[in-house]
Amino acid sequence: MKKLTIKEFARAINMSVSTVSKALRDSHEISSSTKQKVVAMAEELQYHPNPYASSLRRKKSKTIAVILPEVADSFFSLAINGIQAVAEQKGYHVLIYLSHDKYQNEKAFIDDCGSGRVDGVLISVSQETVSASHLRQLQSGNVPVVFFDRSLSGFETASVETNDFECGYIAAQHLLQNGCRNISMLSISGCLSICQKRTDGFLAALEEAISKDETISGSITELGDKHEMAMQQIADVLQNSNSPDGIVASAESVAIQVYLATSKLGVAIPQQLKVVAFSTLETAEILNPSLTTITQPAFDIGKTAAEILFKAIEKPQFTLADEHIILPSRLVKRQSSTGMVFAEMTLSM
Amino acid sequence: MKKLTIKEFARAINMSVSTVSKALRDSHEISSSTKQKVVAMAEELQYHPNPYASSLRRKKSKTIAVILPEVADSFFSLAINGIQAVAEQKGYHVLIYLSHDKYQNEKAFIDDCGSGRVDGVLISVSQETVSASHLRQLQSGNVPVVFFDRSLSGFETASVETNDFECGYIAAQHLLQNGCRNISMLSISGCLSICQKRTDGFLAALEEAISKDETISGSITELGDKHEMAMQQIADVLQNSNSPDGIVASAESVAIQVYLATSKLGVAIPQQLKVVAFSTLETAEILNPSLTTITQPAFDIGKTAAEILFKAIEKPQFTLADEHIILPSRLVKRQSSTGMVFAEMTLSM
DNA sequence: TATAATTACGAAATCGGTTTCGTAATTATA
DNA sequence: TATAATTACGAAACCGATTTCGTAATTATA
Repeated sequence: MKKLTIKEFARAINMSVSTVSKALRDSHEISSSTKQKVVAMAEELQYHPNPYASSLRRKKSKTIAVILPEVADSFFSLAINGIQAVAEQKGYHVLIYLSHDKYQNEKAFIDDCGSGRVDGVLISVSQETVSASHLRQLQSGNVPVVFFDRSLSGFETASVETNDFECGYIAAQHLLQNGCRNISMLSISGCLSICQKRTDGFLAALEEAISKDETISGSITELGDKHEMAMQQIADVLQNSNSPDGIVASAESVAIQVYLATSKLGVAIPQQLKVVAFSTLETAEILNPSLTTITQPAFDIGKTAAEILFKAIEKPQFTLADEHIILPSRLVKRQSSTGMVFAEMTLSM
Repeated sequence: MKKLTIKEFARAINMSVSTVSKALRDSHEISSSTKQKVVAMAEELQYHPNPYASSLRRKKSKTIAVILPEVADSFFSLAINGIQAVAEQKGYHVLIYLSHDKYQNEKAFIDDCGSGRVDGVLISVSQETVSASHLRQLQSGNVPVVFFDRSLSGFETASVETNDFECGYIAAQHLLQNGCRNISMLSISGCLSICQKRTDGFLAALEEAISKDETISGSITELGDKHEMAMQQIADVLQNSNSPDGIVASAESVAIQVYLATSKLGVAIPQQLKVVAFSTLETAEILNPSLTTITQPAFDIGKTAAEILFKAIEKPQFTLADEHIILPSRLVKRQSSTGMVFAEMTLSM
């Protein structure tokens, strides 16, 4: 079966091209009886309007772009689900671009998005991104942009994030309350706003604690991009002469590496080292030992960001810069930081 | 800055529209000096050709669709990475659709893909999908389709899968070799070809074992769609009068549920129950206890499927039906099935 | 009943590129 | 030097829909 154009289809059902087009778009100019006929015949003859011809004429693509660093991370997987749920309900299509945390990739995608390919962009910026010039370009082309999770200061648009500072604070405080005296933050990159905030929160709690008890100490380590390098850095921290008795892992990948490192080095969690991780890992509960997490509302972050984006798409005068949503994460206490071994766990070991 | 059309841009640089178009597409009709000028000015004036006008005329969308059940699963996350890597290198865009394992969703996406929106489709079919009529429609519209991971019998096109039958066999055999006498397969859906094959392999190993030793037994349970229902079914299996001493979990989600259930019920892995799971879980190594997995080459499955799809897109006479790639999974033995507790693990506990 | 307003539809312009085809200028061949 | 071939570019048709605008038929108002 060859593809039908509107012209061929109109001829086949003995109507004019414009009547068909209007009928399918539910125009008030067409009587309902004619509409029904057209819709029925379109179904029967399998006529699907060419979306690009339509996009060209209407200057709407019914498509949004999602630009994010990776999709391997469970956070981003969940966020995509949230975005997709909203897009699907709105009848929009979703293009996915992975920057792999490289600015050049991100810029190339953004530039392409300025061509009219998409009606809006959701972005979680790469680790390398410091300037917002590529985004400004988009904005001046009237393509709305919404940040989710990782935003960029110095660029005014909507953002949906979690309470990173507060959570950094809570994580540190939690470790201290559970008896840690020397806590360390393992962060993935200083450039990222979220890591900076988490670190700032961590520091705030640490300083507060030190002001009350001078025997408490702490440190911050920024891990390299490369997997092996990060692994080595973690090992160094753990084997240091004043190695920490508590660690805050600023990302899921860091937490996994810490677990692997402690296992290799024979450091016992939680006896020798307590761990809290920023993570949405589904398996946190069943890790060895179960992992205390700061769990982000990943799905809702994606969903909310998409909802805001659609508001801007549907109402061009909508001022994105006013929307700054904070969806709180929550601390889920488990064995890795509390040392508590639950009854049923004991039985099973 | 308003969006530039090719007409405006051509006038601005004092050339004809066709010269500009040809220059940007690197036509042999245009001298290299003119090309350079045009490209430089396009960069300077930020002229981006409208992709939809181009698609309309050229009848190419430079876009592929990926239709899959979920992206929460780590298998699909990795597969998307593989697909994206190939697409990006080819200069293609990737539309993602999540069927949530519902046939109706899948069909709606596929129907839309037949409109010329995409040049090709990669699909991992939903659990509910039994008929291939929606795919046939696509095929007759000359949109190439490639299955990855989950395929559909009765529809002739390329597929990239893993050795499911063999792995089902290996998983069962591994449990038996490690002393299990009553093994159970927990499968997510009988309709799925991959689960069927895994189950068939499991059965083959089981029957072979029984023929040598009649005291060996086994069973198969098909879990419901709903999370709570599956959880209850797993609990039932574990509390049954002749509950198994070995379990093969046919999917990542099942493995997680088994771990949670055993923890609740106080069943000790691996002492009372040995577990093998089909999974690409990054955290398998650090679970409590570490999980023996049949690990699929998820990234490569996505990558290979995309490569085959592009062959068909670039060469329409390419016969997809001849391509049936099997990328083997491998058994990664860990504590959950062997009972071995490694030295460093002991230290850390 | 005559006129105005409304309804239902069709012809043609349009969206922004690409491509065919024609032509002037240049280079190669006889 | 005359003719053929090649090169470099421009005018206009075209892709397949949408939308404006015009018109005939119908209904409402005076």
